[in-house]
Amino acid sequence: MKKVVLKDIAQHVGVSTALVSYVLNGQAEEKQVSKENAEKIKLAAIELNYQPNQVAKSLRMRKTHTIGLVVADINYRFSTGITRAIEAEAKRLNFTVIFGSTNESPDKFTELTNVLVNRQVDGLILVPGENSQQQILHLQNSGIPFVLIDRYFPEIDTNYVALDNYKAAYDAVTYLVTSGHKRVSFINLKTSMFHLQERDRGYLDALKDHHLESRPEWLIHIDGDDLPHGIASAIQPLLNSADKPDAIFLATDRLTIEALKRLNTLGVKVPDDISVLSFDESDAFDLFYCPVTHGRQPLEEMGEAAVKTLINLINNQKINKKLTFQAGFVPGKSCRET
Amino acid sequence: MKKVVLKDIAQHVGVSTALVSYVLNGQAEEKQVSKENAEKIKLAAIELNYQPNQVAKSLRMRKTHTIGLVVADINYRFSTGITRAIEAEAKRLNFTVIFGSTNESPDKFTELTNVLVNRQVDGLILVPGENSQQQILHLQNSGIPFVLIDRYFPEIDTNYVALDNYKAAYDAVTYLVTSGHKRVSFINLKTSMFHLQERDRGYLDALKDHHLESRPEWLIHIDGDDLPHGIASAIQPLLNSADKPDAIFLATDRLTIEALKRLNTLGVKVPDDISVLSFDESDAFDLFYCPVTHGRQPLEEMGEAAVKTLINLINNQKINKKLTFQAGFVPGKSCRET
DNA sequence: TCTGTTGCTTTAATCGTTTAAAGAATTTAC
DNA sequence: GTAAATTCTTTAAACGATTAAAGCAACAGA
Repeated sequence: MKKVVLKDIAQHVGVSTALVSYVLNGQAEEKQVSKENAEKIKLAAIELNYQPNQVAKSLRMRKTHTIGLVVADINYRFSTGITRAIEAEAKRLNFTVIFGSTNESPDKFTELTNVLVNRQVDGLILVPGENSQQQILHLQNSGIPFVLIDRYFPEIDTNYVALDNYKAAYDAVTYLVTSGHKRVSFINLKTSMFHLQERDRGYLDALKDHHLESRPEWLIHIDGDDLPHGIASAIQPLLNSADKPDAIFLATDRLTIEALKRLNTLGVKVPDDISVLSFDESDAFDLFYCPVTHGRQPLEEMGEAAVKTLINLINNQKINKKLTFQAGFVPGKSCRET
Repeated sequence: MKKVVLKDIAQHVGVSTALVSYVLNGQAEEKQVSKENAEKIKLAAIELNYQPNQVAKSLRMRKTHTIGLVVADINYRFSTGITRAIEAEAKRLNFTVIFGSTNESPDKFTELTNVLVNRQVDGLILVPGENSQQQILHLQNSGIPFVLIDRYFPEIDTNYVALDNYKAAYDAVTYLVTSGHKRVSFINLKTSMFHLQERDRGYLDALKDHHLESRPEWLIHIDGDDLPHGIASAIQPLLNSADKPDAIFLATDRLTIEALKRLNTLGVKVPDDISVLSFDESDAFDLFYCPVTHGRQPLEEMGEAAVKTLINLINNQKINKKLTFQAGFVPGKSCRET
């Protein structure tokens, strides 16, 4: 069952490979191939079920029509959503996606991006983790087109597609405030990543602008490596304190899930005992006894924008795009109205 | 910032490309390259930061060291889990994964597998959907190595890695029976897929072997395209009937989630009013008020096995492997003990 | 001196495409 | 009738690697 190659068609029809190539690439007119030969070639291609070898094509064209996608962790809801969106848009534009997951390790990030570059991907869409600035700079230096998504480094001038984390957090807190909450706690991950720090800033600014008290012990940063323990030891003191918060705002979906589980086991009722607001959404919310109020990232739009930007970059050389999307908001019943 | 190619190193050192290739591929000894040249070449490769062009290599070697993965829907828990496992194992064996999602459409399945084959992947790992037998046969005919995972067609002789769905369902029902349940309903998807039909068979055989009543109206098949509606109109009659079932066994994670949501809105208490057992697990169970008893697929092992089988297939030509894994069981509190 | 061996290196074909450039056949122009 | 233009086709060089096979020195043995 030998593979049929261009030459086979040429021989079958009795012409040169050049003609075959012209015809099958739709340049029959342009290259003035005779109608007769064009017809014969097209028929032969179908008859022999010719499938062009993309590897050879890529080598010759120096374009693989492939984009590399590196996500921080395939298990995140964000990752599957954005992967799906990117894949769909890429397919629409006739690109293939190769992807990998770094599990938040900078070493794996470096390794993966290098592998993808060696595979001659035409460009990269990256969700960088902590301490990957070096590699970003290195990629920038190497000239390969890339777009950061979800996360970026304000000190490095790159193309990116991101959420307006500041405003999303600010608006979320404002929502809590206007629905009557006075003591709002924010639980975030302990991280140096800009996008999460922006959520802190949005929280703090909202409190300030609405003249609400802001206590250091209400802004909590927990270690992402052991969420159950982190959440447990964060929530206990909050609930025990004399004037405990009337709302908890959580910076990620996994934080919220962990917190809701914890509240469940402690027998704390949402929203009667305390309001809960989640920055991100999660499928798991479906089974919570009350609909969880949460923000929503426009994954489809972001994925689409990332692919479009990247492909422009691949084609046009120089563009500089820093796209910021606004989060949506899905009201539930997990925040008390007072 | 031109890319450094083999020739550049050759020129830099002042030797032919052959020598450079030998040295950089660890054949220095074998090909008796002089120590002196070998050293110079290695140094130059580092100095110039040479990165081999994998596309050229692939064309020449007729091996891309890439495997194509086609899943039914990237949003399934099964898909992300198996993807992660496959990716990890592939990386371990120095393979790259290109993947795509068919969203259960046979046309997309055909298209995707063809694209991957044209990209010269060395082999495929596939989760085929309904009505993809044709394409499976076609792939078989074309001689490309592939392994089915999760689902397969008993009438087609292929390599596969799958779960023992019959036994998993049988054992689950047996668990319900031995914990005192007498009227067990099974909700499955309406499908022609073998792996789901096996779950029916396991359910029915278990009932028979344990001398329990088996009513046609307790074995329910609902349309996967509109789960909420399907579940709603399936559960209502069950609960309303004179001697309603004391347990519901659900064939997939999404069915279980939908059912639990429905039971929530109906105010039916699990397990007091009715026991619930899920064939699959789901992250969403975390937030349900009681731990959901469920089966567990050994995704890591299955992914690993699929990759290993495929790579053997790629290297050794002919092997015939039909691997069946046993499901695990995670006891929760969603089934009454009586 | 010739032949053979050893040790090392280069040549050049190959993988399957694309595409300038050259070539051939036919028609048109004068 | 010949040159020029037109129409169609082929040739052959890329793309960047791998790798048989051939080549070249130097030296040994007869």
